[in-house]
Amino acid sequence: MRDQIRRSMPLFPIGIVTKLTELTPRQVRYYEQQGLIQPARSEGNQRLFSFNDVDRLLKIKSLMEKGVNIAGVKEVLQQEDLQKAREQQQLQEAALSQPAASKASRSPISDTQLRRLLKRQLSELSARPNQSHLIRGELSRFFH
DNA sequence: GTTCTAACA
DNA sequence: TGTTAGAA
Repeated sequence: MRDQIRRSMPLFPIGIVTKLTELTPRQVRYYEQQGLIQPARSEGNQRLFSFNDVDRLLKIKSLMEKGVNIAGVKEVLQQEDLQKAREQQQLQEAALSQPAASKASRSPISDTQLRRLLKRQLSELSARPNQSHLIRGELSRFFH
């Protein structure tokens, strides 16, 4: 989960983001006003976007291009956030249910539990297809 | 040179 | 959503 903290690191200004996403500064700022993204701020009050923010903006763009309005995008993203939270909670619980000895070893959770979790998450993924996965994969090249 | 906020012939 | 004005 150390990857998450890196992806949420405030890195680039709006100029970079607009080139990365093909969105106008106006759009990016507007989406923030609508609560779709929450970029950090520098000392000079300038927005600093993380990889997650860019990822999110690409998702927003993708939905908008499909004809989804702000309200719709809001719902999709909110529902997705809730889903992420659940998945996280499940992983936490799975980790806590393991003996301390196992945690220190290479296998944090048992194979059966791991299979169960993966199976569940795969079904959830297929039930909610995301075109943005491709775009996100492309973008990750810049940061890895 | 960039980005920010606010406002609109 | 585009664009512009004035400030940081």
